[in-house]
Amino acid sequence: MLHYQQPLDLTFQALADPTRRVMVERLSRGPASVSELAKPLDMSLSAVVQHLAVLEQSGLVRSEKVGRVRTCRIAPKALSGAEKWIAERRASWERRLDRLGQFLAENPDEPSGSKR
Amino acid sequence: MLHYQQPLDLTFQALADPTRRVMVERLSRGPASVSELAKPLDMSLSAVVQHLAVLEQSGLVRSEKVGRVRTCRIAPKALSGAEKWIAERRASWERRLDRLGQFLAENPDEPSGSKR
DNA sequence: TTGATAGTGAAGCATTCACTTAAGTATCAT
DNA sequence: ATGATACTTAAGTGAATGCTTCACTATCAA
Repeated sequence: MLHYQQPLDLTFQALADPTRRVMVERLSRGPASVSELAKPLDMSLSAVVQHLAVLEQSGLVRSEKVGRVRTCRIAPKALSGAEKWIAERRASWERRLDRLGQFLAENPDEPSGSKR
Repeated sequence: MLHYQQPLDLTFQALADPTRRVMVERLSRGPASVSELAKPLDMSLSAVVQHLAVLEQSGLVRSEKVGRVRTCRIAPKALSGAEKWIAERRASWERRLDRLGQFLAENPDEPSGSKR
């Protein structure tokens, strides 16, 4: 396919990794430094920084450096984008199921898998 | 890390690909055969079948074969799981921002970035 | 100034991903 | 029986991912 990477690609890709979800969970409770983010994670600081880069590129996280400490915080917008996409799909199939249910209620005879 | 793959891993990973999102969008409007799913996609049928396998493993899609045609439909549960995770994160930072806003409203003096 | 802290950057490596092509197997229509 | 349809399976390939280690640069504290 080789499209330009859409926001949703990056968002869902970022959320697909359990380490990154742990980081997002931590940040949704409040800002944290890179080291704080790394503390519960069983991997090198380098690896954490790389995950952080993925989160920043996806727009899920912003960060700024003051002195020698980089403070990270979530940027709610990207998360909302993903949530919205899912909600739209749900709306779509819920509408369809409603129509189907209504049809079946109005046409109670000859069910498709009719016995005997 | 090498964890056992959690449901959310598979769900977000599945949604990270634009081709698979197109397939999910199609299926949220109603069931479709593999060929129907493949029609708008610019790739081999094999590739589509592989994407379908990813969607099925993630639990986002179910399918059954009757005769020579495999009919696919979305399975709402996995999508709800992803939606729920996001909603929980949002709840978390919204609560925090509420507390912060309340604190600032109650302590209008000495703002942290105070001038002069 | 010396040392610890907090992070950065680059290279390397095994694995996974998103495809492709090619060769199959059922099923249905004639 | 023959051919077309609707997949299915396997093998291969190049690029992306998720790490590692090692070397490095700032910043702060004593």
